Amino acid sequence: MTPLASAIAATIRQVPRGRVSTYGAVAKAAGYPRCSRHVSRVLNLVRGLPWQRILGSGGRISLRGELAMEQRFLLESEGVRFKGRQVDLKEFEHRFPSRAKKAPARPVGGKRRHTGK
DNA sequence: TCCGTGACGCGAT
DNA sequence: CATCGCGCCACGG
Repeated sequence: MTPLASAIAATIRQVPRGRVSTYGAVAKAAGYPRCSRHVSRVLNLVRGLPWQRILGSGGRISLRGELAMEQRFLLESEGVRFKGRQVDLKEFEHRFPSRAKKAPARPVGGKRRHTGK
């Protein structure tokens, strides 16, 4: 298990029942911003994680087909309500305690990503 | 070592 | 709203 994977897995395990989070938020909280794609990898790799609590940006389900149905069912079972196709993050997104110490999400200087194209 | 691969994210079409 | 394009980045072949 790489440190990135265990950090992400540990972060996901912090999301309580009845709450959700997003790939980007998990990656950032784990100390690896911009690694949202790896979150999905970890979900597939590590067993026993509350995978259904991880959604795409905006609170949308990223899975397709029956898995998407199952995810929605599981979330509603634990009290998460949907607004159409998505979860109202304002209400259900889990706030990770800010990691003031280790793994500074934003070291210093620039954040040059120039979005989109 | 290079290359394809994502349960991603976001602006532009 | 549906799609596309591009950045992102660890992994496995």
